[in-house]
Amino acid sequence: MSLLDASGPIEFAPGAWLLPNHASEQAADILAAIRECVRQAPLRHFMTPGNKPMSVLSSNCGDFGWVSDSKGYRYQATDPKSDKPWPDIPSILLNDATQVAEQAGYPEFLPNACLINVYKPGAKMGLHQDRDESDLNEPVVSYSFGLPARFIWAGQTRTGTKQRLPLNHGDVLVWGGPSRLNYHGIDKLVEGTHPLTQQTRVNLTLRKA
DNA sequence: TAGTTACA
DNA sequence: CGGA
Repeated sequence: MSLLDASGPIEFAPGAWLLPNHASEQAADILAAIRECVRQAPLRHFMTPGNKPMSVLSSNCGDFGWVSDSKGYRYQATDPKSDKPWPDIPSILLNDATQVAEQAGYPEFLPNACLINVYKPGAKMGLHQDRDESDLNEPVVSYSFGLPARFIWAGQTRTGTKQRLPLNHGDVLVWGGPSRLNYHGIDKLVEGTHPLTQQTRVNLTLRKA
C-alpha cells in the first residue's frame, strides 16, 4: 500500500469491513494464478433456477464450486462442464484471505471454495444472500480487481435502506457474524479500461462451502 | 429474487 | 413479476 492509499479498514455494518486497496500489491500475481484456473475451468454464464442467464461470467477454484442451474444453487466438487475437480485455490489468495478474515475478527478462516465472477461493462448482480454454505458462522471474503464497481449493501431483506460502496482495484470486503446473511449486489458495470484487466472487473469470493 | 420489466 |  502506498502512502497515497492510506485509508484503513472501514466497518460499514456490524462485522462487515471494507479494506481499501488491501490487495493491490498482490493483484498481478493473484490475477495470473486465476487466469490459469480459468484456463482449466472456463468461464461460463450460469443459469438461474428460473432458467435465465446471469450477466456475469463465472468459474470456481477450490474443493467446492458454487454453481447454479434450473435445479437451484449449490456447491459441488466438480465442474459440471467437464465433470473434473475445480482447480486448487492459488496459495497466495488462500493465505491472504485467511489473514484478511483474521483482521476483521474472524480467526482461523479456512475457505474451501472460491467463486470467480468476471464482469464486463453492463454486467450486474442483483440483490441476493450468500446462504448456500453449511456453516454460516464462517465469513465471506471478496476481492475486487480491475474496473471499479458500486457495491449495494442492504439489510436482511431486499427492501429498505441500502448503502452503496465504491469498490476499486485491490479492495477487499469481509462480512460475517450479524451481517452474514445481508442482501448485497453490484450495480451495472460502467465502461472503462484497467491496465491489468482491460474492460473487465474480476471478483473473487472465498467461502467455506 | 445471484433473473427481468413497468411505472411513479 | 412468472417461466421453468
